[in-house]
Amino acid sequence: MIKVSTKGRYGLRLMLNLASHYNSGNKAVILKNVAQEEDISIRYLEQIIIPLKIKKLVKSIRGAGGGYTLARKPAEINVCEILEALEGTCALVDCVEDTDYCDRLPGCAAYEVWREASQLLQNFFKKVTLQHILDLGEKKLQKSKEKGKTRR
Amino acid sequence: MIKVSTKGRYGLRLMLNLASHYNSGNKAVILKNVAQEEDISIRYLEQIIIPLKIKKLVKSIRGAGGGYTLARKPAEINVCEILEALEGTCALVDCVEDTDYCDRLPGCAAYEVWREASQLLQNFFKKVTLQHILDLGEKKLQKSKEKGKTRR
DNA sequence: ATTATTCCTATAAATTTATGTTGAAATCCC
DNA sequence: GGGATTTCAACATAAATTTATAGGAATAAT
Ligand code: FES
Ligand code: FES
Repeated sequence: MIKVSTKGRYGLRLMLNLASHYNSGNKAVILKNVAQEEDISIRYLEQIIIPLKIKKLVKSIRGAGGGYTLARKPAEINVCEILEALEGTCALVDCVEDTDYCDRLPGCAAYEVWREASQLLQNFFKKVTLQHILDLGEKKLQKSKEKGKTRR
Repeated sequence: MIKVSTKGRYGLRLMLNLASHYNSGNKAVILKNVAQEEDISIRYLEQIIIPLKIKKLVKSIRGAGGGYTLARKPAEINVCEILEALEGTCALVDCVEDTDYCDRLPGCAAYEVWREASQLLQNFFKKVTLQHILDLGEKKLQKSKEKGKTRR
């Protein structure tokens, strides 16, 4: 249980792809390229990007020469926003965000566990921005290069 | 994304139900009663309890007068164990536990985010035992009672 | 024997994941 | 300006997985 759905995983990778292009000129990126680079069906990406557009995390430009760009700087978009756009909330169980959802809430002890865990996760995801992840990736890449150099 | 599956939610409630009976005599509990008390289909509970039995978190006693009991004291079973029994791992994405799962791992920056988040969650769930949750529930119940008293 | 229970297998329903088809808007090029 | 092209947009459908129900066999108690 407690797996990030493919929507969430693909959504983050989509956003990271847009973010990397944002820093190098911010030209619109077409989904076809993202689909190729990330090896995800373009049709599925089209569905995933809709809620991201609605939540104003990306902007779309139609027609030839169009595509998608981040609506804000990578440093100003955090993972929590992305996940929330893709499913309305990033709580581990629905009763945490919607107190009417579960009628056994008053006596439910499990609720407290899910609530605390959700809080923990949410705080973490709020702190991590796309820029952080890009920097992390850069570092990771460099490290693996160095390792390659010293090996003989 | 990142919802606890029904298997996980029902599984924890099932275990909590067994735990509450464990402390009051540890007689075998029959699934029919759990199903009624928790309002979950008995057929579905039967399926959910199988992996819990395999992982030796519960013991079964067949035949009339049989049922299920916790295999250890509630204070010695934590939430992480339960979730792992129910789906093999409590990591947020499969690449975290199975490094062969995802062939884009070497360059994937998102991976680090999921890994850290998984670690965070796992550490939390490992610290929470069934006994902790029972105590929490007791406290919760008492609090709501007090509140009822002062209201007039 | 009869009853109560877990155990095993099959299948139905619902949801999530993925693909296909067509339409609409913007741009490019002549 | 206008047709061809490129791209997003919207809707429909298929495949896979998760969630839930059903029927009956095996086991033990009375
Ligand atoms: S699971 Fe909803 S309140 Fe317990
Ligand atoms: S999601 Fe598997 S390694 Fe990035």
